[in-house]
Amino acid sequence: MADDPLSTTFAALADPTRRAILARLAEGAATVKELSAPFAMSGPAVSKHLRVLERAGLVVRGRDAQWRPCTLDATPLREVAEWTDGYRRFWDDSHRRLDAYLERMKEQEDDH
Amino acid sequence: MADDPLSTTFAALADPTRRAILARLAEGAATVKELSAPFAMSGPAVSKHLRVLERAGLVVRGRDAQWRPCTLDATPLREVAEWTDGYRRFWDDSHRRLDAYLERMKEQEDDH
DNA sequence: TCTCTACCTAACCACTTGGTTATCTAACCG
DNA sequence: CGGTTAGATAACCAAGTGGTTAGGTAGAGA
Repeated sequence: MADDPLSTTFAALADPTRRAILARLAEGAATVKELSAPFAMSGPAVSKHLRVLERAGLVVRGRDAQWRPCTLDATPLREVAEWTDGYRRFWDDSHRRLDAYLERMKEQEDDH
Repeated sequence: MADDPLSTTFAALADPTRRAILARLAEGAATVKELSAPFAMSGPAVSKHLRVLERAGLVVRGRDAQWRPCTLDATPLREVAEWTDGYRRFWDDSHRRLDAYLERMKEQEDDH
């Protein structure tokens, strides 16, 4: 995996377990134990997933006695949304119609 | 890497070379040779990247004599955009204000 | 037919990933 | 103090990734 921020974010999101963790954290902070609960997977495995999310800046781990409360930080997703938006015209029908319109305008220009 | 569609798409996007290929294809179809040109990397390496993009459904490879013209198919990005949008309220200020407003409304309800 | 070009597959390499179990630290609780 | 709980780390393993070189296939063209 490349180490530029966008690649790191995309790589972190390329796993259903990690996306489920983010979905859970969207409802509020949670401990590692609480996050592991839904998964048929050992503690260390979840811990590794959290580390990937943390390195991507999507999760922040605090500390409260023996608990490590995790919170969501969605700011890296903003870049993802912006990147994806650059391709919106390739699937969004309304944008496609605008493109076609601009294309016709351009052809008219060329006819002059 | 998990094999669900969204994970496959995210994994395909987690590489700057592959995103550069998509950016190039956004300007129109291109042969494998044309796509390799900007990269200091062997042909087979680019071919592998194309296979990853193809498996993710982001690129379609046709054939025209000895050329394999590649075209962009952005439909998998729609799911990416929709998934990401579910977290927009966590970084978008306008949404954050709307959330705060709805929260106040909810508290008023609770006071009744 | 002979050659060149475009592209693919195969085999190999170093490194990463996603999981495991076993072991360690740190904090609470009796 | 001793036991329990939350969690991290280490060591290991199978599989995947991103690159390489070497060699093969298919079509264009002299």
